[in-house]
Amino acid sequence: MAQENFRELLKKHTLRVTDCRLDVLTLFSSNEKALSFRNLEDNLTKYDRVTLYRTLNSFEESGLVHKIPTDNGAAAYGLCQSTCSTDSHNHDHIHFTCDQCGSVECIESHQVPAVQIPGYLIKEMNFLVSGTCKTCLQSV
Amino acid sequence: MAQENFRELLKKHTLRVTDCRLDVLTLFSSNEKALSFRNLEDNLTKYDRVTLYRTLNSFEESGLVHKIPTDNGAAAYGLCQSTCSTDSHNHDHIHFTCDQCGSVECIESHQVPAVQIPGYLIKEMNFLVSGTCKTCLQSV
DNA sequence: CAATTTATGCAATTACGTTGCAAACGTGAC
DNA sequence: GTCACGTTTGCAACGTAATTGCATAAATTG
Repeated sequence: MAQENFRELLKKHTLRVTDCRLDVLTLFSSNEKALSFRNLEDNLTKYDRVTLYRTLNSFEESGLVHKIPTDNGAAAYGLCQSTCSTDSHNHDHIHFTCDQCGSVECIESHQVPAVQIPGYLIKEMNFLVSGTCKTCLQSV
Repeated sequence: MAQENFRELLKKHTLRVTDCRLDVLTLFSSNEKALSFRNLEDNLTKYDRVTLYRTLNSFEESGLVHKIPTDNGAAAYGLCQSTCSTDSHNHDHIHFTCDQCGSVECIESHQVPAVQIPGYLIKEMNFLVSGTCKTCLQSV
């Protein structure tokens, strides 16, 4: 996605267009995997940590990215599909965490199966799968 | 489960039998839901926080409890079934987090459906579901 | 009960995330 | 373009969560 599209994307979500936000979006789209806060911090050293935290938060609130809980506690963030909005999120895909390289991926090709639990009201689902990712398997 | 069974359980996992470990196991079994670190700390004030951290870690390594990641980042711990060992874990059940009371439950009645992703090696699965739990729904 | 290994408690440290505030920047109107 | 407004940024400080090192205490084995 080009720089110009990011401007549109931000405006569509009523977010101001700033250097930091454009750079964060660029980083996300240049990387097919989800990003941890650490990833952001390491790659965008020109911005303050606090600013990156706030950028992720505003992106999450606006439905630009979604938070993915992981086993180790350090959350990852994935770019949302165009079907997501501030109010309704639509990321019923599987999340894969690689034990080797630690990367987190959204497996868009695999939907999370629907579940019903008698007596419970289900609102959100998150299917976390871990093991060895494609890249790591090939590099053996 | 009685105190005597806990001694056996610990020995089976080559863990020394200590007051702290027995008390932690007692707390787990007296509570049908998963416990957060905070829960432990609040209920077992006679032990140091560091000791409780280390107890949970050794239990997790030995396959006595399993860590359940949650959306808010505060992990919960659930007692493993007897089918779990140090090497192979077997808790393919659904994990439910209640938005109201914050409790985490292992839904043993619901198995996690098997998935296969071409090119990936799958080792563990974690199905996180959130919403309103049975107890909170009834107390409205 | 003695010797050895492991667990515990305390203090200090590191890691992580948040808050308040002043300065800088983006936006829309003129 | 530039002005006024509201939002975003960077910095410093704060608060909490979790880890580490070390001396002491307790558990296991023979």
